[in-house]
Amino acid sequence: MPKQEANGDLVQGTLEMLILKTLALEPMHGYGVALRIEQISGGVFRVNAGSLLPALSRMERAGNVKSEWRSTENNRRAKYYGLTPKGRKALATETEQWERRTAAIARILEA
Amino acid sequence: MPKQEANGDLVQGTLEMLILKTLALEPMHGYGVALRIEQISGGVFRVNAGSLLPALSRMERAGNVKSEWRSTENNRRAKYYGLTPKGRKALATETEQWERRTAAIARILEA
DNA sequence: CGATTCCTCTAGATTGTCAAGAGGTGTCTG
DNA sequence: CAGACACCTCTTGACAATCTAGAGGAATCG
Repeated sequence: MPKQEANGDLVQGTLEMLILKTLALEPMHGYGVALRIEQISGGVFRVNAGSLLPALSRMERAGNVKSEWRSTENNRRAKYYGLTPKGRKALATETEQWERRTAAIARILEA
Repeated sequence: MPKQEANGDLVQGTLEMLILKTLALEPMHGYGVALRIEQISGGVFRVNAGSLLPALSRMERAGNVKSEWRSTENNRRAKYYGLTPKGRKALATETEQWERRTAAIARILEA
């Protein structure tokens, strides 16, 4: 199967927002975030580890999330990420911007 | 002025779709497209010539638009761009994908 | 034991957009 | 008439986010 037609590429610039939102529900490890997003999006987005992990690093460097090694229900070591207060604010800001922008795009698309 | 807070950056990957839509209304020159988009978006998007022109070139190479030098109402020479049938299809496809993706994002954001 | 699932992590390439600026041509104004 | 301004195209270089394509390790299951 050489790359499905409607592939699951995400809209550029939304990954961090989606991660923030996912982590706002509850702290999780990276792999879990990926699964969540894929699930909730109905399979539209398939988040790649090669996108996810760098994003999480960025976000940690920026102080929006904090991480901690813990062990899974399955007895495995995994890095759990959680939102910081700053991350919560960032989520609000980014969501708001997203709404503004998509509204503007919708306006153009309906013209 | 070191870059305004809520700047007019567009969502990555949407420029071509917006251009296609704008040209679907009527053929225009590049500058006109930029003005239109800025107007209709309520000033949210400020399209940069350095983004617009390369995009139009790409699209012409791809066969989605065709161009022609004509003169403006103001007696100036300008390159007028119009949609090809292929461009019309591309607009439909991209719009549909956009809807799918934003719907998926909305689903996550509401979770 | 070997295969599979879970989970993290990195390197390299690609791509779309941006900032900045050059240049050219009509039109208005002092 | 000179200079400023508005219109319009086009190029260059840099950058940031994502993707592909891996490697590697540890628990579990047949």
